[in-house]
Amino acid sequence: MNIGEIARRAGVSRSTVSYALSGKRPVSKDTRRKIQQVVDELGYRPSASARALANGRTSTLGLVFPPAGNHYTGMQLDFIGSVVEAAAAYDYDVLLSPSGMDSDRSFQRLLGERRVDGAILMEIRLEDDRVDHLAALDFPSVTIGRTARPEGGRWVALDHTALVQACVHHLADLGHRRVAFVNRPEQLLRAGYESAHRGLDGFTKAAAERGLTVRTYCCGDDAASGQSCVQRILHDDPATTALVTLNEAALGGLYRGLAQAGRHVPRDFSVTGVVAGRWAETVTPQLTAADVPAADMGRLAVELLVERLDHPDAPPRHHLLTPPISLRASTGPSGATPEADTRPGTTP
Amino acid sequence: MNIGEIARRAGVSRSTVSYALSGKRPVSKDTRRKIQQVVDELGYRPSASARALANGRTSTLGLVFPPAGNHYTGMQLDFIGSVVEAAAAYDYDVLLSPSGMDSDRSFQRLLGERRVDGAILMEIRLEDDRVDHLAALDFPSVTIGRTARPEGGRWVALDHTALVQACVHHLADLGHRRVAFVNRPEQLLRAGYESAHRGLDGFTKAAAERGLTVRTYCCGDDAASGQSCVQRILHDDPATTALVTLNEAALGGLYRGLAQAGRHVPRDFSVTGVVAGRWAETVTPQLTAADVPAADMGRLAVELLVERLDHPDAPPRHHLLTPPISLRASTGPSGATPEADTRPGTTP
DNA sequence: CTAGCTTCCCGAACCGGTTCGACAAAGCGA
DNA sequence: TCGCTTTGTCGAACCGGTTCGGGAAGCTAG
Repeated sequence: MNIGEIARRAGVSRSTVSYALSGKRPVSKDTRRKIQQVVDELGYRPSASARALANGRTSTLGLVFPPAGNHYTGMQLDFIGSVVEAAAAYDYDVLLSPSGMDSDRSFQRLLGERRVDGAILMEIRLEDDRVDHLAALDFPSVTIGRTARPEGGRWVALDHTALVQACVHHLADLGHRRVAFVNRPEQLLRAGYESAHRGLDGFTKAAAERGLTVRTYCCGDDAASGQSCVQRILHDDPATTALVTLNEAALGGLYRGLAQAGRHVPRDFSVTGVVAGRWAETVTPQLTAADVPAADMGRLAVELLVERLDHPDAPPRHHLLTPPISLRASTGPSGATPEADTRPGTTP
Repeated sequence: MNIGEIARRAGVSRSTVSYALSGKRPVSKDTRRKIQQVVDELGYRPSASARALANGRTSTLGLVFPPAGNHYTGMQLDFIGSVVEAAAAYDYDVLLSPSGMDSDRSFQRLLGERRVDGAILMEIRLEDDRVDHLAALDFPSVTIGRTARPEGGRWVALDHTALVQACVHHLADLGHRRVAFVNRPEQLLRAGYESAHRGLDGFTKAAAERGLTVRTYCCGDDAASGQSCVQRILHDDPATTALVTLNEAALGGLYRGLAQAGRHVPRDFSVTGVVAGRWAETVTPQLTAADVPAADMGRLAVELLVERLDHPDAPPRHHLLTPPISLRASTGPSGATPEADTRPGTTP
């Protein structure tokens, strides 16, 4: 079922079959019809490997995602799904690459062995040697998140600073004066993960602006860590009345910790943060949060990468997203007043 | 940076370089060292496309997963992660393929264009034309879940029938007499999805054995659907005291619906089902459930597939998993008794 | 009738590896 | 010293496509 077989059965040369199928040179109506007939009859499809070898493009995008050691969050799942879908629309496949401890090995596979035409990097750091490496090679890539110096790169990122600031302002507007920040795990913060750092920056900045009394915490990516984190918070300052979190995976644990401490959300304690919308709605009360548009981000990332592949000279673009805070049911005015039960407003 | 370049710089022929690197024929110590030196110096890595073309193997596995339309569940995410990791251990990459409405198109890409050496299929149905198709072609594949006639196939599956039965027995043992079943969406049930069908079978069978009064429901894969599903349950039979669910994504909504109806879990109402452990622990109270070992399943699936690829004649194997129910905090004796608050037991 | 242009197709080279058969040099026993 | 095996390397063919240059046939214009 190779191109030679088709050529023979159609009584033409291999090159004619190739041109007939690709349309890169005109082929007479009759010949084309004959070839198409044989192709349909045998269900012939050109081999991806052979084509990739011949024209130097694999029609595959690499998606470099964090290793399973870090628990995955729902946001990442939505993201992966939308990347695959968007890539399919442009006729690209998606190759998954774990960027584990041994990030070199998988990088070598993707780039060294030329398995992909371009790559999308998730979970990047402010100083990210992978990004530098790709830039040095001029290898087509898009990052989800931005490094400390994102100029000249292609990326789509959340403005974590602004989002967390907005969360803090929202709480301050409701009268909260003692607020905690629940960050990603300490290990990630120390490693320089972008969201953890910029989120923290936004938090301290906004807290200073509003003159709030604050404490910041790192928290493992799971429910148990969230639960114990709340214990720490209430132990350190029992007068705390609200928290802001970036830690989607710990959210359930945070709620449990509060319930266990006898704090009712939102009457006694307000919770908000940056979380994918679909997951913000699974907890009770539903979380007032800046909804991470994971699906949009995946789609945009693919668009940027395809643009780079099709037009290597196009100037790099990027998208800095600042989704609004969706008011749901997890925040309320500080201090238990009778009005605490009337919600300030809700978006459907 | 191709093999010819290496050969020239090392002063040998291309074939010698190939043999030196693959070790498929002996090469003298000196020559090997010289070649290795040049390779290291230039950072040479053989092209995956060329190699794939030459030896007919792509070193890539296809992972056919459900389209984003159906919301992803946490279980699927863990699964994808473990597949990628296990595949890497065997030196395989993983190519994602959405099996959307247009399942033919992506199938054609994977098989027709020979992009992958084998495939893992998720979310299969009792009568699944994709499985039949692959079997007819004798294409190496492993399914997650089993069709109505799984003999002779390679698969790793949960024994949904037994798991749901165990859940029902657990509830019956606690004295519950009126129990509801919350299934996956109706659309999936009608399409013949395996888990939905076998789970339902197990439920009705066990309910009959214990003489329970039951009702079964289909429920969308999101929190809002879960919430309204509980409303339907309590409307249809307000005396219902427990439910069993397969629907991980609706879990948060189920809890919310119960809270809203004033039923306290587990004092007034017990909840259990089949859910990945990590997600069972994010809700409060933590869910007593048969923990889906998603990561193990991914690893096992890869093992089966690699075994098939390495030994085409090996007899097909499979794994039918029946994880035990982890007792957590969401089930309790029926009827509000003082002892309702003392938990029957907990596994760490 | 022939020069000049299209139109349509063919053959050959190439992409970058793998693999097979052959052959020269070296080793060894008779 | 001759014949035989062993060891190490090479050249060529092949995998299945794409692409380029060129040539035959058909048509038009001079």
